[in-house]
Amino acid sequence: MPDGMGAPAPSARSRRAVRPRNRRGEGVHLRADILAAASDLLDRGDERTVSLRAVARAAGIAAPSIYPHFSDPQAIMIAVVREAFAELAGRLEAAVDGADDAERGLYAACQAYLGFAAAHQGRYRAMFGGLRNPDVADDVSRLGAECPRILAGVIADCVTAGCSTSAAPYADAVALWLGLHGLAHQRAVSHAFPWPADFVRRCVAPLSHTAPPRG
Amino acid sequence: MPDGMGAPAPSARSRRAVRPRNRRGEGVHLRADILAAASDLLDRGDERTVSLRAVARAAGIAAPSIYPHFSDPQAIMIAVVREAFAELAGRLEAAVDGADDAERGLYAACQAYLGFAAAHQGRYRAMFGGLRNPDVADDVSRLGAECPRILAGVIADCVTAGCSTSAAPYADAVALWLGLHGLAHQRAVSHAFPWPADFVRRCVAPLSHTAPPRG
DNA sequence: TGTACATCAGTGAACGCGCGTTCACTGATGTAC
DNA sequence: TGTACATCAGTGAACGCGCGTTCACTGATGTAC
Repeated sequence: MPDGMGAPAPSARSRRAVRPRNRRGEGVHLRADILAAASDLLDRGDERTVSLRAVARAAGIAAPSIYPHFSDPQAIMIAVVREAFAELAGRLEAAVDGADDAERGLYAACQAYLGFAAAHQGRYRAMFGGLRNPDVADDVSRLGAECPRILAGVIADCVTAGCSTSAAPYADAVALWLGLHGLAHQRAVSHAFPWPADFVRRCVAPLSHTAPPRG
Repeated sequence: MPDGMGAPAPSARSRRAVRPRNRRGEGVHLRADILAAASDLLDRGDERTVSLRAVARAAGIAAPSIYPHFSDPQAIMIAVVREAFAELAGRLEAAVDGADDAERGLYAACQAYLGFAAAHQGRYRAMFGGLRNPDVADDVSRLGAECPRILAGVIADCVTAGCSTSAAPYADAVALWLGLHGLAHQRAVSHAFPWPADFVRRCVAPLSHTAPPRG
């Protein structure tokens, strides 16, 4: 078998995936790759599986290469969570903006919320109630407060449109969000739970003071 | 300084707390001590801090002494969680049984639920949505289904007493429990969240179809 | 255009640590004779 | 009552592992002259 033949055999000779080195001046791109690898690991497993070394392996780099971008493993998790909060808020706003009327917007936002949580269970768990030190917990939970704000806006729209009787849209939005959160979180954790039919409308309608589900 | 003087100096010479050895035939008592130490560790920190060695240190024993009682660290966590579920169900039932009427029983049960979660935040997080392998997740979530069952009973009592208009007590109980869970979980995680006033009644009343809060 | 050099992007080896787990053991104590 | 022995409750030392972190380094590439 001749040697020095160009590309190495496709069989994985090293444990790490091969990753082309960034061009000079473009080293910052690695930061996004690290975040993507960490997010993916988180959704496939759980917070325990997201170690600095595991992220490096998933990103196809050596462990020390993380350090120019993140000071420690917790900094990676915080960045992942911030990014996820931004994406979730964007989806809620898009759902509201894309709906024909206020009530449809409310339901679309709730479905978008539950859809995000179902699609990114590990990230969802890390965003709300992940293992986290108290220094950053409050900071992160302020990001979480964006969700009830968006819901409060669409409940207020429902009131204006005459399809909700809410007297306190923000307070009702918090209650609604707590219900959504309870459901999303429980779904992300348990697949065996005996969900009754129509539980989404059953939560959303009374908490948003819109028309009750039929039957 | 004379040697062989009886009791050793009170200063901690070893890293471990001293624990008297059980008498012959009473070795099973250690199991309860291990569970208590693990529960305490869990409430003081989080699931990551509950390692086999940490539990052994907290219980004042050597690490290998765990093995006659639990096959691995996960078995300890499962036992802690089962015990916590039993305690929570007992508190809910006691709250319902101790109330003067059905509606007071409903609110007492909700408050007992939130009180348990607030008093045992680490255990609460581990019960619902802890990091856990899929083999046992379904088994544990079946234990969690006891909560909506108890709530369904007391909502049905409210219907009988004429103070709830619920047409489907179990389904409404699940929705109510999701709201309680969302609130309990979020409270166990974040101390900075901007809770509106009266949010408990604001969740409980609409979801249980009882009289709305005043104002 | 050629070349020396600084800088950039990332590596490989090594460290000390706490972990889960194993093994042979120790010393107290109940029991059979 | 005395004594040998089996058993029980628990220990201490050791192992290999993956972890986070550090260090000196390598090789490619853009830039100044």
